[in-house]
Amino acid sequence: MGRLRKAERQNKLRDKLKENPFLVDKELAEMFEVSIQTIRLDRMELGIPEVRKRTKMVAKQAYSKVKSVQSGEIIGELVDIELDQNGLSILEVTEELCLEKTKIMRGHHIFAQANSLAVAIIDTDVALTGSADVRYNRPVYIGERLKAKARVDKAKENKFYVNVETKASEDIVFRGEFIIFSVDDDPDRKEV
Amino acid sequence: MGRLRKAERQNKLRDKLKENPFLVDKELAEMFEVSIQTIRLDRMELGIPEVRKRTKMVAKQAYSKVKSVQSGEIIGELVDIELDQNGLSILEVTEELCLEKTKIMRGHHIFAQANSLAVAIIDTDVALTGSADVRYNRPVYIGERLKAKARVDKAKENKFYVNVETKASEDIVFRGEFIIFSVDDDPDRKEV
DNA sequence: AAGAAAATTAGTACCTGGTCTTAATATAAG
DNA sequence: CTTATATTAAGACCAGGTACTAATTTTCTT
Repeated sequence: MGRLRKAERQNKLRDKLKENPFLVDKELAEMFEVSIQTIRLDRMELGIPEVRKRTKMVAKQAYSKVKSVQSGEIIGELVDIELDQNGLSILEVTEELCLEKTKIMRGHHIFAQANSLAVAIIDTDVALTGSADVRYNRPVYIGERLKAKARVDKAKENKFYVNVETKASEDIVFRGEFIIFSVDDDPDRKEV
Repeated sequence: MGRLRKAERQNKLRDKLKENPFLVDKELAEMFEVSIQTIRLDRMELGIPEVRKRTKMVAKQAYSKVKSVQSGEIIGELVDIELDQNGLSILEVTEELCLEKTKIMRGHHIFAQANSLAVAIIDTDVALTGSADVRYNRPVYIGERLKAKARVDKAKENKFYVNVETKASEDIVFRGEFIIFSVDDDPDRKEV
């Protein structure tokens, strides 16, 4: 890597750790061809904690993020629900939901919040999306707070027509009509 | 918690750590009212690593997951593209894209692949989804491989009509009509 | 109840990846 | 050359363990 002077090394150090927070001081020292103590001084000056704390931060953050953002059953936070009738979900627009360049939220995340809410309000073991018809009215930016309101308009056998309206402040930014199918494989539950 | 016998304690230990992998042996010892050595023996028998390794596993897993599933610019792998004309994207259906229970892929991920492909083929700095009309034809299961094909049907000024068809093996599982707007850093763009 | 087996607890040496502190050396700037 | 800045070194200490040995307690069996 060739030896760098302090300021430049510290910048690269910050970048390296952002890219890979699991590097230990020894590895960093070898990368930058300086002593381990220099790396520690650099971390101190930059306010970067040790590898175990960094790892823990990533883990904790990701743990809750993974839960709430993607692999949890709901995208966003379910704040109110009346099964088979309506529901409300709130989602903070964070950086990772946006296009890097413009800080505009990516459309499929807005869709995901609405879709998972539409699925969640159906009182059944398994609900699948059959179709969706959606409109995006204006871009949503990082830092905004999306309130998605879902309402079941019509239910016919295992077919639910769910309307979702998503607002940022007072603007309607998104509207969707979902058709959700309930697939109930629990024989003890009353057939709908 | 009241003292339990071995087998039961080990089960609860496993559950506790699944729920919260950040607990250290000392905390566990207090919870179960046994000595720290007992906890360590239990972990050994259950093949559960120490807290730092657990933390690291959570961090690494979540780190790559967050990267690949949500924050990358494209959902799926772009294998072919002709700007403003058509494109092909491939996505492996992995566990984290599915409902835990049924191993059926969640609808918004199918949407995300199609939507991000539709956006990607538009040759502009920023492309935003204006609307979408989509149909899901059959459930997609873990292990399948989704091929999404997008085609620009019509383009009018900054408005692109993009058709996406997603197949698993030879079945069409999803179809969508997207209207995408290109936004070429126009300072006159109406304020929001 | 006695004896064996299983489970639990105790204690010690050692490990990684640090922190915190003091001090010596190297390099650059005035 | 001298001072200031940067770098390296060295040592004591810490958390949260592993690995191992050994003692003690509880439980089961005969």
